[in-house]
Amino acid sequence: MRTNILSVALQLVKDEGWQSLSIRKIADAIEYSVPVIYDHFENKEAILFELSMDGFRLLERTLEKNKKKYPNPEQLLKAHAEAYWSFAFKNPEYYQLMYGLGMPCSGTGKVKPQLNCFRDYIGQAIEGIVKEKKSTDDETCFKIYAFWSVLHGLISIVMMRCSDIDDSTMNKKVMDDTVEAFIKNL
Amino acid sequence: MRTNILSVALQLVKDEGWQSLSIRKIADAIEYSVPVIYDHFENKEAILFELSMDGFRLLERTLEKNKKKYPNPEQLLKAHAEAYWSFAFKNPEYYQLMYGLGMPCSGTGKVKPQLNCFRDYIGQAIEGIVKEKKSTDDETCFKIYAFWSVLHGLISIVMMRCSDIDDSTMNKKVMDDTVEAFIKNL
DNA sequence: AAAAAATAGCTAACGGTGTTAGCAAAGGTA
DNA sequence: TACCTTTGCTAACACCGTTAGCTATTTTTT
Repeated sequence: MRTNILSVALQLVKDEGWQSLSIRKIADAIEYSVPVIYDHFENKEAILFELSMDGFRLLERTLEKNKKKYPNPEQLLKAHAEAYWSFAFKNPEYYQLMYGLGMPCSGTGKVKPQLNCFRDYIGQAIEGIVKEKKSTDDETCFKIYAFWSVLHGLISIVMMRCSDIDDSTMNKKVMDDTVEAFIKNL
Repeated sequence: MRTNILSVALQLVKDEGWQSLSIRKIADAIEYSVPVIYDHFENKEAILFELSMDGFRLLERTLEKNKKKYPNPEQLLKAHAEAYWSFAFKNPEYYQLMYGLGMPCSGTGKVKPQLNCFRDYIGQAIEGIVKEKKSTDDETCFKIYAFWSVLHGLISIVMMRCSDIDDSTMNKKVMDDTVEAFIKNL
């Protein structure tokens, strides 16, 4: 039942967007009355929270695979960036929910730890790259945030249709180039 | 009246956030009944749209000043970045509305031209810097988006409390450093 | 088997939202 | 005086998240 509610909610979001997701629509879709939902979730936010957790888990699974596949930190970082990008555009509903794009933020505090999930993964890779170089901790920390920022920023801009580059492979190329340049200057 | 509605709405948002802004609260605040609002605005979205336009105008005014003040494109770019950053954190309500951070997107299409406002300003500065160097148009375009992305991404991350750097001057320093490094490698 | 308790599910409501139809009073114009 | 436009209102509609309280049904206990 719980699982059913979550998967139906996700499907509704994929079909009609976060804006139009409502408890009543979920109830209709699972063919139960409204209060049944509240037997399994405290409120709507709890449903959104759970879904966003699914999103973080989905992303993390790929990052974890990368970590095993790429011992070279530079290749690892590229793979992480690629994974982040393609996660965002293969699962825009998840990405929007997880990072509050164009929708009311879900967990406001509760999700906080998970929000740093990606930062931690790229942090590790970047630390691997800068290890031999003489960088202070602050510098490294800054670079991690800069790297995350450019990825998240670009994804946000493209996803919100701020970019007037229509071609999605072109947008991907912007990312690839930027990531390339960033790594070169680490 | 129209102006009054807008300013009251903005004040409500500053006090209680976008989430809790409602037509009825606006009506209460201006001490008129609800339908009066609809004599001046087609719907709630039209109010949000107008407010976001105010935001874009406010930002653009500073960028325009920068353009007159800094003939040197490198200094201009830095000033633009600084202006964008401080606009975002002095007017978080505006920034959230304009770029759909943690709230339903307002104009979804109607605002589109304005969304590129900042990109155009930094684009001009970056073109000024890159002019002497031999860069293709594509490369320049990519750099513009990369620069905008890192700024928007960092602002989003900090504003959504994804960053665990609490100190706001520290966050600012991340931006300054990143901008500095970016310009150096243009 | 009968009584009690727990469970599953529902209807109907409360207070909130955006939005609109339709009415009443006031003021200006012929 | 009669008409028309403006200004503002009340009251409703359909939707939202949420909850109180009621039926059945099933399980457990006596």
